[in-house]
Amino acid sequence: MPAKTERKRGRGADPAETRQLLVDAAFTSLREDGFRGTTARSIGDRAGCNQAAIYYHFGGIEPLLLKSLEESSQARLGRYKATVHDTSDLVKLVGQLETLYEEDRSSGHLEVLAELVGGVTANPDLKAGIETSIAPWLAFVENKIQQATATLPLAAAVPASDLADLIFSLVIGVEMRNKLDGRAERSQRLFRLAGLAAALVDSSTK
Amino acid sequence: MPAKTERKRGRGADPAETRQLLVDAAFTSLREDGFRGTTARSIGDRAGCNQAAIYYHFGGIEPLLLKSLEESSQARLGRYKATVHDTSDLVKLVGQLETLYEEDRSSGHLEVLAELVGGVTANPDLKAGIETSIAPWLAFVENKIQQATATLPLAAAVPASDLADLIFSLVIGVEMRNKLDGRAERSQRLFRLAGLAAALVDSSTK
Amino acid sequence: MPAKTERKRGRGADPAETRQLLVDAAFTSLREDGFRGTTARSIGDRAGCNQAAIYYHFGGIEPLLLKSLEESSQARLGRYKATVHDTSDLVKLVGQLETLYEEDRSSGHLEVLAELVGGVTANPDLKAGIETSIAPWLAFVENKIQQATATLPLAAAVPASDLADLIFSLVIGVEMRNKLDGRAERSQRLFRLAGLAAALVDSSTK
Amino acid sequence: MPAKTERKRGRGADPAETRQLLVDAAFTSLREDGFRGTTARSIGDRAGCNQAAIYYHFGGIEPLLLKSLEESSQARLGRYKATVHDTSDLVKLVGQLETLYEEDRSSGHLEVLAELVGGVTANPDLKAGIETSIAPWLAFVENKIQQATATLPLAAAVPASDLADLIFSLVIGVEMRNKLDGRAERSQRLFRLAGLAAALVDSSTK
DNA sequence: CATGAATGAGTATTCATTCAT
DNA sequence: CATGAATGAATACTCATTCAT
Repeated sequence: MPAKTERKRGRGADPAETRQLLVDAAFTSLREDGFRGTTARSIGDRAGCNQAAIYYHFGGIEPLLLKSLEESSQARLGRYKATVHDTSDLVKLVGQLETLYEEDRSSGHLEVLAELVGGVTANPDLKAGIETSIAPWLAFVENKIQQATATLPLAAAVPASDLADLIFSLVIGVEMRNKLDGRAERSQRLFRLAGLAAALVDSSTK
Repeated sequence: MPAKTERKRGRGADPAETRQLLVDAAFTSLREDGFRGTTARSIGDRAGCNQAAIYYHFGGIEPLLLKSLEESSQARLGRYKATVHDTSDLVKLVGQLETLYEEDRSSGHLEVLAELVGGVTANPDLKAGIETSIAPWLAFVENKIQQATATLPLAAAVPASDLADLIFSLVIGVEMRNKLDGRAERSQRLFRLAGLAAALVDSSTK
Repeated sequence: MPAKTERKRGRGADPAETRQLLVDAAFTSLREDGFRGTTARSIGDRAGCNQAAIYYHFGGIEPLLLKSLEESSQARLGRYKATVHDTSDLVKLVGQLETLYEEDRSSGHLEVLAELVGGVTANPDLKAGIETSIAPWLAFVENKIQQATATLPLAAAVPASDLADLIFSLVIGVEMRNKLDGRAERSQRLFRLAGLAAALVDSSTK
Repeated sequence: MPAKTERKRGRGADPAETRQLLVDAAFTSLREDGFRGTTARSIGDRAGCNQAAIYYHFGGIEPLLLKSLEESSQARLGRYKATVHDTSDLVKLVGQLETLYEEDRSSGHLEVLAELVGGVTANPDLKAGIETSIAPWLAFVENKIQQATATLPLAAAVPASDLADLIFSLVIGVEMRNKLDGRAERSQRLFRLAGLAAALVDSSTK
């Protein structure tokens, strides 16, 4: 049925604001309605503007979705970069990461990421865009690992890039499984394991 | 356009065969056409029978999909149980697992699993059925871990169930990422890491 | 999904019994599931036999439905013929009719009739069969009217057939409206009106 | 095969016109194709626009059907209100009503009403909407009865609302029976009866 | 006598996308 | 700059009906 959606934004609106509204709407819709429920209409409605605006501003639904992931991804990465200081104290590092990770969860970033990763199933075109959002993360994690393990003897045998890849895969996997069984406390149990491992490595070094 | 429409099966066919044909068609379609491309039509065409047969025999698409996962899951688990012998030699164990894992990949089991896990995004009703197929796996892995770590000092601090959960999440995550970037050699690199870790633990024990 | 339906009747069953089972099942299904819900499957399930039996025994769904109406119709008409005695006491007559009418309602006969009359909307082929079941009723009512009004002066001006037609149309209309608003007490109010009219005519005669 | 597919309407069309076209198409389809034949396709084809327009403008088939009934209902009621003047001359009143009633029939209003009433059998959701269209009619008839019988002695004993209800049920019943046996002259015979009754009551009053 | 299995045709509905304004 | 209106294509599912046994 036409035009029942609250109040529309009208013609003289600020285009930049409209774009931002759409990006936010896409994020919220992914988070609350899931990938399936995120349709042109659901986004338009949430943004308070017409479905066609999506095409006008972003050229389609898929680019908008990816834009919303990218924005969230950059914001989160910014937080990580600001918070995680160089350290060779692995136990401390794990502690910092756990805090940040909880932020990721509560901000919805991880939910949205998982929703889009799952969405590849329905729309393979999302692949490239997701990879683009992921790449800086891998670089960041790899870099941190290099710093943290620089002094460790096994650093040579264990490529930081492989470790980063493993960690990132684990994050994705955990999030997908959370979606399956709703057991979000999984991450806490895993961080406890990580803490143990860190303590082990640390002690073996000193 | 994944249609084939080769030959129809006709009325006097063996129903058990029809069921199997449908299960196989669902599996193949998930693997080759992806979750999105797996429609009533794609399955019917691949099975060489009418779409309505899906509803007659399974009551709907979703139950058929889950049946096809379950069948594959059981077959694979059978292989694992037959192959992985009790051992406290972790390095050997990792070696055995790598072989089996490669089988998983080439059999399509992991692809299909990932496709369905991703599909939860589009159809949350799949959750329960996927969990059902997953449960025996978790039990199996947990059991193996207990046996393998029985003599290790840290076994007390590290719950086998958490470790199993971690491993399984990692498998899912790796598979999702493979789907994203197509870098299937990821698992080999990860098994190398696992081999190193195993060697480390083993040596620290003796 | 195939063959989950309680227990089937098997091959050596008495055909006459099967027929009756089907007729009863059709009646019950019309009454409880409505015309829409009365499918080959719903009937077969209720009768405890295969859908195909409908075609084997009756040649299709529609003939079976009509058979079930006819059976109910004849049974009811029998009751009417046995109960309504010749009388020129209109008030008494109305009283007798009200009792019988309530039987019609509680037996489900009127519900099923209304359901089929409505069903003409979906399947015009039902028309003829319904008419066939209705015809004896019209004859009966007309006959009773003739007897009851024989001595009345206006009998000549008012064709009994028209009155019968009117009464029957009213019965149908009341039943359709009951289905719309569920106000089944409508018939009681109407019988009160009929009682008043009867008293009026009676008194004007004496 | 009630398709027409003549010319499509295109994008720049007047939306109000489209809506009207759809309402009219629904009415015509109900009348000519019957409830069963009134599908999204039959309506879209008759309106010369895409089936999806039904969902865009009305949210579904059912609301459109009800809208088309409501529109026709209001138009007819307007005619009645403009034509039936207050009178205590029952004979004259019956005469006026007969004319209007014939209009109802030739306009298709009664056919469509009967088709939808029958359609409740297939789609119970129609109930509420039909009731809504019917309500003003009952009020109108009741009101007229009160005025026409104000001076009659039996007016006290006979609630106008019951009489209105009876009359309306009769109209529905007659229309359903017309659909069954196609004997549309039924209404004329009934109006003759009504005329006689009116004359009787009138004469008994003076 | 009866059935399990299979099918072809049809339906409502949803969605991403695109005009014309 | 933005939109309301419109559309084409696709999908899951249901049902009456019919074989082959």
